[in-house]
Amino acid sequence: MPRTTISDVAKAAGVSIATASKALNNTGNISADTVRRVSEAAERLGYRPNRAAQLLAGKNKHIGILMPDEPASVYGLFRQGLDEAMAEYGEYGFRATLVQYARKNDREEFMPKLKALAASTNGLIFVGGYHIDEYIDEVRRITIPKVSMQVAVDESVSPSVVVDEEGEGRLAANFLSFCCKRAAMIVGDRRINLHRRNIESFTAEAASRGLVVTSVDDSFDEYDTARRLTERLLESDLPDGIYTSSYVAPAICAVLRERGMAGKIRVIGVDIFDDTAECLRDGSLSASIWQNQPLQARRAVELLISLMRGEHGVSVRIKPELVLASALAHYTNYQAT
Amino acid sequence: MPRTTISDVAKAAGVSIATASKALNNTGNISADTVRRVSEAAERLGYRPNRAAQLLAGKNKHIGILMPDEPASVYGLFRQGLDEAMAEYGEYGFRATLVQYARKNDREEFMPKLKALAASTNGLIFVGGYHIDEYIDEVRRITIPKVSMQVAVDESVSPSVVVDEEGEGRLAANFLSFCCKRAAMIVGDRRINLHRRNIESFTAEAASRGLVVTSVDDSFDEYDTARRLTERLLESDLPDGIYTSSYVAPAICAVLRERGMAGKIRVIGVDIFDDTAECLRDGSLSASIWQNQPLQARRAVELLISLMRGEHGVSVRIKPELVLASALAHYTNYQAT
DNA sequence: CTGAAAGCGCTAACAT
DNA sequence: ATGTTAGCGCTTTCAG
Repeated sequence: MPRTTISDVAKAAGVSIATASKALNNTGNISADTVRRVSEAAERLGYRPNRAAQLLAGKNKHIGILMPDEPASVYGLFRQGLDEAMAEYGEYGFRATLVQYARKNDREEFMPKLKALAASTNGLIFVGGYHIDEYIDEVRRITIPKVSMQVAVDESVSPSVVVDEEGEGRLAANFLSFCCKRAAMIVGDRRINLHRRNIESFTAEAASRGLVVTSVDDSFDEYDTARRLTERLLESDLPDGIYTSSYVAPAICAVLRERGMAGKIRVIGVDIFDDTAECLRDGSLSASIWQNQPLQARRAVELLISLMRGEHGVSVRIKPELVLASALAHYTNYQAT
Repeated sequence: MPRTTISDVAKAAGVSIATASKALNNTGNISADTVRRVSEAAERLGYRPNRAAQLLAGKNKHIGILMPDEPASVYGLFRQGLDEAMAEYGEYGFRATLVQYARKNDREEFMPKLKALAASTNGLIFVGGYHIDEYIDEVRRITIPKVSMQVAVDESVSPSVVVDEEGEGRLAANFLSFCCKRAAMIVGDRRINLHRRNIESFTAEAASRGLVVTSVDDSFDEYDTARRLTERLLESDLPDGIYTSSYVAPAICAVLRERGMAGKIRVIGVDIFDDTAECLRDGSLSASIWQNQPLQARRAVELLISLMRGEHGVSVRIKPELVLASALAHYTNYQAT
């Protein structure tokens, strides 16, 4: 028996197919009573729309994507996931336009570019800059479906796709607890909310596992600062483990190598870029926590498309993964999903 | 500009749409020359079929799935991935029929059930039993598209979806090398190819990291045997780490707990079932390697559907993931993809 | 071996 | 507020 189609529903509700379609999708003007009758019929018959047919008949399939130009390493991985996802959805007739803005100049570039995109597309994916809070209300006024990435904006503006940064902190402490007694943490910038949550979860998990956190410092994502901090750690209150939630693991590892401490002090970092992979290979970095940027991007596309289909769409939190050197091959040339 | 459709291709090649379709899909009888002309036109115009239209127009969308009844834990996770994938593809009109056979009775049940399924469906996913080699030629004779799971059959019979068991061994050695000097390994049954590869990769990676492998024993996937082996390890050549590639980690952990050695000897196992999760939580198991059964199942569905669409389809190797207690929530109630 | 025609299930003008 | 009519791009009979 073939599955029930919209035509069955329409018949059961005593209306035309077009009316049934509108009632089901809240499109056009349909009386409340009709909507109810159609919904009931659909429910009763167990109607599930055929997505292939919807996609074939639908018209609005243009996606706009706005991202910053840097950091290039992160951007490249996002890009990879987007390309994969768009290749897939491209087979169903979706098209995408990708636009970049200068992250350091987000105040000037973000909104104009976002508005331009909104005018020419049917759905938006965007990565906000440092000052997103300042123009968040303007973003809210754009009414086409949208999804934010990497930074969580207010759910009332749009659902977002972000990494589970608390999970990251816990994972790092859990890992270090197996081979260390005293660990130092080097974060990006603790004025940022997300980084604070990372500190909290790391400290909490460390405490519960008997791992002493000897210090927490800000690197401001600067290599030089990270180097200085590491040198200071080596001179004073020597820990036997370091967790860095910033991109600066390679700087830390470099210092340890120079001082002959590589592998003696366990370092765990985040993300798998070329330089981090190198440190994993030479052993100066013991583990890294993969934020799975390609998957973040893919999820953003999936989320947006479900929004464009009129579905509800709820924010996604990406699972961080613990990566050791021996598994690197699986994460370099990664395929999302 | 809308993308090029099959009608554009047909026009360019000077044939009808129907002929173009057949030429492109090797359906029906089309002269070699016409096929060439159509292919060239398609190539030149950068034609990409619209999948929504293909799915809407296509007729053969019934998938048959055959799996053993046990181990129930594994089966449940496979089932979860299958259900998710089928829910998704169900929206495009695909239907599935799932049939089980008694694993211990695979010689009698497997082929008849597989043949029955083949007769009533357009594509097959199957998990072979212990004696798959004995009837592999019969399986080969079934000509509809098929995909094997969990056990790799000859590529000429069908592509398969399996976990990267070498990666597992390496990951385990890599992990233990951070906190141990001497590790023992407990496998399922080394007469099985796959288990031997696991041993090899574990030993190789251990050697390269200065981790001494003190012993390798077979548990035959029996809890009692695993207990006995563990007790023996504790009495003689005491290692400070144990890797088990069998399901028996909980048995090993139980012994360690009873002897007050939990957490002093690091244990790393495979898979996340209820009992393994419990051991991770209480600390008797330090880590577990997730074989991602739901994803295996989903990949099998994806692979089969691409086969059913006439594409080539190549075997998939699933990436094993290292899981620590603190990340358990992400793996319990897991969502594939 | 090729082509004309029907139709997959749905949405979107355009009437009414 | 509802119905009528065209397709969306493709596969598949069925006639030649």
